[in-house]
Amino acid sequence: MRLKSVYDRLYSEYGRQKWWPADHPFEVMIGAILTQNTAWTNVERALDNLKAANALSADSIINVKHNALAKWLRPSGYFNIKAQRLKDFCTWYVEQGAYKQLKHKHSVALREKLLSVKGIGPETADDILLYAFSRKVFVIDAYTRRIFSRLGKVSAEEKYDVLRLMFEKELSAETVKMYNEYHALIVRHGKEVCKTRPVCGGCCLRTICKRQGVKG
DNA sequence: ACCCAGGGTCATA
DNA sequence: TATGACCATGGG
Repeated sequence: MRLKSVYDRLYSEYGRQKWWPADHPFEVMIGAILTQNTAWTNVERALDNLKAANALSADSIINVKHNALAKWLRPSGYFNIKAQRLKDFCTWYVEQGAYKQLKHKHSVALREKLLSVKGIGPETADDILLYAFSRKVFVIDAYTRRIFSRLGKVSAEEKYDVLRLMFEKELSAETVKMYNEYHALIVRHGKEVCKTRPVCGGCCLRTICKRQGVKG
């Protein structure tokens, strides 16, 4: 089973996903932090609060008081931790010279820089690399583990970078646009039909899925 | 009432 | 290295 053939099936089923929903790269970065273990609909409310307060900028987030920021972030959950993470990230972002400077860095170096910021782990860093900086990095998330372990392609417990490198090696001939679309399709499929609780089966991947009728 | 969501950090063994 | 606790809102 090829990763490209799974992509083709998902694309045929769902079409273009138009990710990441944001007006600017900076909004992608903030959304990537806010969506950690949180439903996107809740993140949208927090982003709307920031926009309504004219506070969706690095300078605003750095200068506003913690309690005010946390209040805007409340719908996205973990609001105290996320307020601190946004402040830490924005401080680093301004120190680094913002998008203008960061965009010149090589992907490997930029990834290491992002990972050095407290509150940014592998998946958030890769969301930012792919969707804010258009780098050819494959994002591994819970849906990726679930879907491809059901297909018999990987172990769901495999380490993040092992999975990422496996995907990037097999998809080395593809484009950034394809990586963008693939991850979005994985999330779409995961949310829509490959959830944890219902039994697996009957979807557009049925003819290559080894776990028809299996839970988990 | 319970489970989960577009994770990550920290303490402990 | 590898578990577990913790963070917290909103929808199903």
